[in-house]
Amino acid sequence: MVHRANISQATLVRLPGYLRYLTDRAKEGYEHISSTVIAKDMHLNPVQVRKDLAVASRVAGKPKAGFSLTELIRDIEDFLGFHHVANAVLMGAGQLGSALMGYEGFTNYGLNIVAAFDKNPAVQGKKVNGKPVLPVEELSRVVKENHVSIGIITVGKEHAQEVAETLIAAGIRGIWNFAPQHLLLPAEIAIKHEDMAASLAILSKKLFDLDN
Amino acid sequence: MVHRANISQATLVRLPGYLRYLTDRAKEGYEHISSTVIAKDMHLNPVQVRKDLAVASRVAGKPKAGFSLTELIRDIEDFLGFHHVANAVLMGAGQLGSALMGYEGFTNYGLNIVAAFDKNPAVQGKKVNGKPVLPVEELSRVVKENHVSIGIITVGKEHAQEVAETLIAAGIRGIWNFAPQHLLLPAEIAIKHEDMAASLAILSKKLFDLDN
DNA sequence: TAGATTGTTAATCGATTAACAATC
DNA sequence: TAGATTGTTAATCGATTAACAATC
Repeated sequence: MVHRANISQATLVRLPGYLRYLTDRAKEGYEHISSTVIAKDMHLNPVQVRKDLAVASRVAGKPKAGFSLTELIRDIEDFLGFHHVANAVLMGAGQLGSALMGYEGFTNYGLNIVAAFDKNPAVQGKKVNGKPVLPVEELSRVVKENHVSIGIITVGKEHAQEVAETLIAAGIRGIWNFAPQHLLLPAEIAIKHEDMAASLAILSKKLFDLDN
Repeated sequence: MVHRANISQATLVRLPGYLRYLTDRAKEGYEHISSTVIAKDMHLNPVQVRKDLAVASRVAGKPKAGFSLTELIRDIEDFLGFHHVANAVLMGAGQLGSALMGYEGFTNYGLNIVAAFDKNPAVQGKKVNGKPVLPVEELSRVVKENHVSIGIITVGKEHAQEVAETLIAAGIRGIWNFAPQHLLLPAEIAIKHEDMAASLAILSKKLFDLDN
């Protein structure tokens, strides 16, 4: 979870990218890195890199040497809340839902999927990728007992709105929607649409720009 | 595929959102909609809505009535290239890869996954969600024969860089990376990282902002 | 007609980039 | 020392929002 307020969305979105890049360099055995090198490898502006890093870390870079990799990685992980676990439930234990239950990134990101919920009795009571699959009747109890703040929606698009309302009724305050479906929700609910169409549009534009 | 050049990334990312919302309203039987209503439901500024729509469509809104839903939907779909199919290959027919092969959104978005590639002989030659799974040896041939421009990476992060290089060697020019791994690539390759960590950070910030 | 809504121009806001003195 | 690199201030760029005449 993010703990400081004064951060632009643009910077926030870039931080996980720095983290992956820096982790890579640390694995290769480097101990320091300069903003100019980061900028070149990530196709960014070096001043932007320094400003972004300064938002997440108070560690000073050393002229000539650059920044300490381990300190930088630690501070960005702290800033992004990777060391502070948040609980989530997942709605819809289909193919995409099952894949997310086993997604190797989430544990690193501080996201813990407590349980999945599915209306199919054949999977209820079973475990998928180590996560229990339960009937929706148990949602409210699980949310309360585990202080779950995030609901992940991986049902078919025709059920997404209904499932979102069920989540809100159960006490969820943040929704991560993987269904290709617009959700009409009250303003006090945080919503992030995992937008495959938008991602594809961005990739297409990059391809187009390379040709023109 | 996107066909016009002068568009900001901010607008581009919002367009698929409009599309989902407008499609919903059309399904409900509406024929016209005003930018003020769109703005309210999507938590945006009405002027921004009008400017965004004007980028994708030349259809004029009518004072008092608003915009024609069917015309708007048609134009945005055209603009985003949903009617112009692009071919892709998918690397790694594991859980996430299999889920993407069956993702209901892609066909609507104009993305056609031609085939998947996996090193596991047990799945080679089989079909997953209707898509053939092949050995990597056939990648170059498939890319050339089908004019494939996009490669989707759903292998484990430790193989992502290597797979990206294989894709580039086969002639791919755009990469959609679902592995939580930084890729070091030449500038002439278009890359879109599907960044779960960034999405989670955005959702966390929204939750945080609601509390403060 | 009266009023809601559009499209556009101007003003504001915020993010990126350039310039540069400080420093290891 | 000389030079690469940092952190910060100022300038630029672009996106968002406000204001408002035109119009159905």
